[in-house]
Parts: sequence; structure tokens; C-alpha cells
Amino acid sequence: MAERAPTNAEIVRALEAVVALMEIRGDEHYRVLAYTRAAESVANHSGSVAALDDPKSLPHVGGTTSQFIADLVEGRMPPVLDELMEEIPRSLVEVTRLPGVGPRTAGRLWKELGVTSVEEVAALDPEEIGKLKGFGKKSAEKIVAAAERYDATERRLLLDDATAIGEALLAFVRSHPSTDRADLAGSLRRGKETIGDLDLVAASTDPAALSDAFAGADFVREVVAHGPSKVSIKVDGPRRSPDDLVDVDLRIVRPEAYGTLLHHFTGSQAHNIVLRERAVKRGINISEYGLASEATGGEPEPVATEEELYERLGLSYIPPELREDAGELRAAENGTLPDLIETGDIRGDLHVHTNYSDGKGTIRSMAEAAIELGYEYLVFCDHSQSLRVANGLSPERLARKLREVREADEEYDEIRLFCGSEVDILKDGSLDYEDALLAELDFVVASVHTSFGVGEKAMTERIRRAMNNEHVRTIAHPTGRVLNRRDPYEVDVQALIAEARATNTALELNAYPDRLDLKAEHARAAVEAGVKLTIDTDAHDESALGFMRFGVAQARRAWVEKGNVINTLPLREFEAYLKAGK
DNA sequence: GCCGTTTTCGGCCCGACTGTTTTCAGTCG
Repeated sequence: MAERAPTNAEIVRALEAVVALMEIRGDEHYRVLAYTRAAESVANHSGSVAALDDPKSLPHVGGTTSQFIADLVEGRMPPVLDELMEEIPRSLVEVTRLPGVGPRTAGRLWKELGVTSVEEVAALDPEEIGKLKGFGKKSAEKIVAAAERYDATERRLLLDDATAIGEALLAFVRSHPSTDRADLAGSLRRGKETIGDLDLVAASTDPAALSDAFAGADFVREVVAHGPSKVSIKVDGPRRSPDDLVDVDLRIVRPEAYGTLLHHFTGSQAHNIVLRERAVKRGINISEYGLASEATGGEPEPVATEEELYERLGLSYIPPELREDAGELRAAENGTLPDLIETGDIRGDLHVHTNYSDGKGTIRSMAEAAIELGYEYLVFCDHSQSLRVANGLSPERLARKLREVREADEEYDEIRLFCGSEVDILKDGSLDYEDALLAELDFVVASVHTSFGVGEKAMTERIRRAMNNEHVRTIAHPTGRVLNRRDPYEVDVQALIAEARATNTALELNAYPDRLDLKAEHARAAVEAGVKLTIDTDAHDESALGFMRFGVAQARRAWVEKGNVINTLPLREFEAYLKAGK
């Protein structure tokens, strides 16, 4: 037995390692695909896979892959992975990440030139590669150049940056005279927590003209590919430096085929594949150009909207955020898709900061920004006393702030203002204010900001203890991760969900683009367990109140409905919830 | 390797673009 059961993410990493190495070895495509799908299935599972009685209950996990998972759970190295790592240098996997280099090329560079790493590719003379059959001067130079500028630190775009860049590009596409419709597609449209590259789709009466205009626009830093219906370019990333470029794809079709195009490039790829397989069984072939069947003589018949596409397949409309091959097809067949929460359902923000601690806004400026958003209530939760780096409030300053919130509340008819605290959960699980003080506040958010490295057992106990405090209504950013900067601390999220349910404590889905914590799989597990969520921006200035849309997008990916979220309650009901206690 | 409203065997989504090719493999999404 292993010391600790592997997390879903660890199982996924092991399966993906098999995929990468098998591809290099040149294993049969469908064998590799099976491991790919098993990895996706584990990643999409909301509960702990290690805790399942039989992993075969997961879709795309059969006898072999379930044994693979069982080996990991019991602390054994799965033989297939052992064998692959014995045979193939692990560092070759990185070579396949070079743009334009896939597993076939990496495998040949290794077998025919003895190259095992990106560094060794960069050190190659392009002429050596050019001597290999099927490689010319151009591709040889491209491969070496890609290796030379390869940056191993994977950096993905946060949602706010991706949205800003994407919307600017979209405005350009929409402004072209031949454009009929255009949208952002891909993972940004699905609301994924981070974005690798941007996908745009357009319906145009003159695709070639739009393609040329896009490839020639002044924001283009590099043209990667340029055809009559597809353009791939690089544009400046958020850091606007030469080594911070973002890949962008634009696909263009005639207006009548827009529905299937938008659908195709929204993905996910896994969703598209299962949807298309299902269609093939019914004699229909789906492509971005439409639906083809015997009845259409094998030619694609265009479909103008996504709604019509799903309808023609006998399915209810599946929102983009659910398109992950995570059970949405079955739900669409049965008419049991969730009625997903929308940004407009949010009635207030329960976790915002002011200049009393480390925020930039004042009580009144934040209140006025919240009024602009149409909120019915706003809860100020500044940091507590021990968090000195964030100018945490002493009991005296908290008392002063409480008075000011009460005064400001009198001044605004449009909104109710509440005074809360984001109170630190100290190392031993006690809270950073006395209970008597917490009792005076309207709402208490508790969270961990220090001593991240205490280990899973201690961290889980620490947060569970905080949940058992009668004043603590929600746990903010429950896993502490900061995207691109800091991994989550070790904590047993399943145990937190169980304790949240037992103590009637909510869990926060923090909408800040670099947190988005809980992540979607955990948020889904929480609502499945009957735990309520709060979706809060943790705003430190007025504009950050607008991050709510990113939190809602993540909640939608977690199959969350309005009724699962505390701050969708109308003011009267929210007040009743406050009054009722835990 | 997985899967079954034609199947326990024989299938497995579909197409654009590039480079090096005279018909296609590899990569990408």
C-alpha cells in the first residue's frame, strides 16, 4: 500500500507520460488514443479516482488502464510505464513540444541522430537534419531555431489577459467589410481557467479577403500559416516582449456554415470526437462545413447555428463550458443538463477588500462600483491582524471600519453594505480574532495565508477546525494556488467538502483570474455533495469587481446552478441566511 | 486499448496548411 493515495492529477500525469512515450516509440495510434482518453476521463472526474472501488466505472477506462490505475494506487510502478521509461529517454518528450516537431520527428532525431533533449537539438547543425530522408533545408532550420528559443517554463494566459487580447482581435475581424459574424472560440469560450492560444472564427462573404487582411494586420508579429480559410499568427502577449508571444488561429467559412464552424473550434476536442462518433453511428458525418449523410449525397449540408446542430443530432443545446466529454452528452440525451448559473444571477459580492487593509478602493468607491454592477449587497472582508504584509486590521481598526461601513450603509439606498472579515486561519486552526469580535461582524470568510508547508494531514485538520467555528461562513480560496506562480498547498479537498457539508460551511470559488480556486472538478464535487458555494472576486480595487464573470465561467464548467450559490440570494433571503446562523 | 440502438470483432472525427513532395506524411487543432 502506498503511503498516500495518488491524486487525480498524479494519475493523469502518469497516463500522459505513457501517451508521450508511446507516441515517440510509434505505437499503434489507437492504443495511444485509449490512454489519452483514459487520462481525460480521470481529469474530468470530480471525486477521487483512487478512492473508487473499480476505476472501470469511468468512461474510456477498461481492463488494462484500470489495472494501470490500480498499480499506482497501490504504490507500484505500472509495468508498461516502467518499460517505456527504460527504453526511451524522458527528455525526448520535451522535444515533441517544439513547434512543428511532433512525436514522429522527435523519434527520428533520436534514432537516427542520437539526439535526446532540446539542448542537443539546439546544438545540431541544420545540415545534419537536412540529410535525413524527408527533411529539407527549411524544416531543418526551423527545428533548430525552435530549439534555440525554447523556453521550458510553460506559461499560460490568465483569463483576464486572454479576454483582453481576444476581444481586441475580435473587434478587428468584425470590422472587416466581408465579415458576417465572428466570435472567440476555443478554450476561452469554454471558460477554461488558463488559455494556451486564442481561437477566432468568422463567417465571411469573402473568406480569402478576410484571411489576407488578418495576416497583414499591424498587430501581427509573425505569420505561422496563411491559407484561404485559415490564418495562424503570433501577437504580443500581456508582457509585450519578444519572448512573450501568443498564438492565434482564425478560421473562416461562408455564413451558412457558421454553426458547425463555431462548434468545431469551440471544442473541446474530446467533446467533438465523442459527438462525431455518436453521429457516425447514425450515418451522419460532422465537419466544420456541415452535416453529411447519404441523404445529402455525402456532401456537407451547412448548419448556421450551434442550436440547430445539436437539435439535428437529437440533443438539447450543450453550453460551451460543459463540452469536455464529462457526461454532458448523456445528460443532453436525457434532458438532464443543468440550468447553469449566469453572471446576471449574482446579487452581491461577499469578499472584497478596501484601503483599510491592502485594497486600493475606499468603502464608498467600492460600494459605488458595486451599484454600477446592479448588486443588492456588498460585504467588505479585509485582512485580519496577524497578516501584517497585507496591513491586517487590529481589533481597534476593525471596530472603526465597522462604524464606517454602518455610516456608509445609511448613505446608499441602492445597496446594503455589510462588514465582514477575511480572517486568517492560524497554523493550529484557530482564528486570528476572538469569537466575541467575530460575533459582531455580519459575515466571516476564513482562509490560509501562512505556513503553507505543514503537510496534507495538518493542513486538512487546520481548515476543518476553522469550519467548526460557528461564525465562519465560507472558506476563501480553499487550496491556496496561484496560477503560474504557486501550486496549491497539500490538502485533502474531499475531506474539506465532507466537513463543509457537516458544518454547513460554504466553500468559495474565488473569481480572481490567477486563483480560480476551487477549481472546477472540486467545485463540481462540492455541489454534488450538497455543499453551497460563494463566488467572490476578492477584489482589491473597483475594476476587479468585474472578475465575477471569470468565477461564474468556472462555476459553469463545474455544472453549478444558481441555487448552489449563496450570493445569488435576493437581499431579503441573504439577510435571513445571515440571521439564521450556521 | 476501448467499445456496442447494426457489432464481443472491427471499427475508432475531420480537415487545413506546410514542406517536400508528384500523392503524401506530419503537425495542429
